[in-house]
Amino acid sequence: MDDIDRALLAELQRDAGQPYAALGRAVGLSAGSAHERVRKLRERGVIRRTTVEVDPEAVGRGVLAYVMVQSGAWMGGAATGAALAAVPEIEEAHIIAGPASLLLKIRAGTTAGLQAALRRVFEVDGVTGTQTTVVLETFFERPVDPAGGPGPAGGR
Amino acid sequence: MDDIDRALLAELQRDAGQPYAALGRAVGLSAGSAHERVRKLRERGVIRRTTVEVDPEAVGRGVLAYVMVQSGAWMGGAATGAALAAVPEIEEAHIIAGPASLLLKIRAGTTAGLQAALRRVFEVDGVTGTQTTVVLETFFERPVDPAGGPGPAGGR
DNA sequence: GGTGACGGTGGACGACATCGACCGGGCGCT
DNA sequence: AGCGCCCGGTCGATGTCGTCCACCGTCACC
Repeated sequence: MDDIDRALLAELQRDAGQPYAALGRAVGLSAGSAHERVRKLRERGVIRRTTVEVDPEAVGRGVLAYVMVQSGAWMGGAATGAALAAVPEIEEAHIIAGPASLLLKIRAGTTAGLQAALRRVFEVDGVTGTQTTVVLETFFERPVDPAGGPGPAGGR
Repeated sequence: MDDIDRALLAELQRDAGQPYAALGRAVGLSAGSAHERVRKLRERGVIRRTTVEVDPEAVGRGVLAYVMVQSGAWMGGAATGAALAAVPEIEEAHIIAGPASLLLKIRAGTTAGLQAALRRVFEVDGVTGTQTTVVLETFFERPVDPAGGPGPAGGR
């Protein structure tokens, strides 16, 4: 995990479809070496998968909201995760520190759809309340910055 | 934007690297047709880009937090967006309805790094306060569900 | 009922990923 | 300090895949 790996990650985040020759050129390596590096990044799990970024608006998911969930029981079990995963509108689910137990990111088509998703959240065992924050406008949503955090931290 | 397009999007989100022949098989089309559909989805902007999902832990971004930002002025201007985008730890920035003005998603390497990022947020014009929620554990983070929202809504 | 346009199929060509052999530098061992 | 091993990079060859084109069927609109 050196600077070249980080540059490769940045390039791949920008465009994962470009040929390995171009990738190599961008980081000062041959196509073969670039390929080998990327293979190892995948193997180590640094690259989880190559995917496609979809416009939420275009697939009828134009309403974005964050929901704080209060609960009367410990919600860290796998059952809770599975119950939340079963709601397709929920894009992220986190256990948080603070007065609430859970933080959800929900994308629905309309406010009515948002309401329906919230109803399903209430049906999850242990949930006692929710507090919803609706997003009016998004400045940006971007991938993880691969340019290291503290020092040469992170992977192995 | 029919069911086949949605199936294509789901397949591409799962693995954008698979050959078009496999893609076509998955949705009951020939490789050429699948290619043409995907090309149009890109052209219409439904597919924004093909990218790579990076493990945040592996690149030294193991600390995740959400930050509500209070402000003394309207923060919807492009200048605010640019100032926030200049902080690499900020992964998302939204304008929200409610007592706070902004919601940020921040990924740092350590709690010290989180503190440093918060300091930079405070230096943005108009910011008067922050309220940070630290994530303890993430159940899941997944891509947008392309299986439509309300009805046949969304794109054109 | 005719006609035009759109979407799908199959095949041909060229580009690209993928693999192997060779080479150079760095490090540890003796 | 010399020697040999190992990791990583370059170059070249082969097979696969993306990409384009011409043909055909279908549907909708006149």
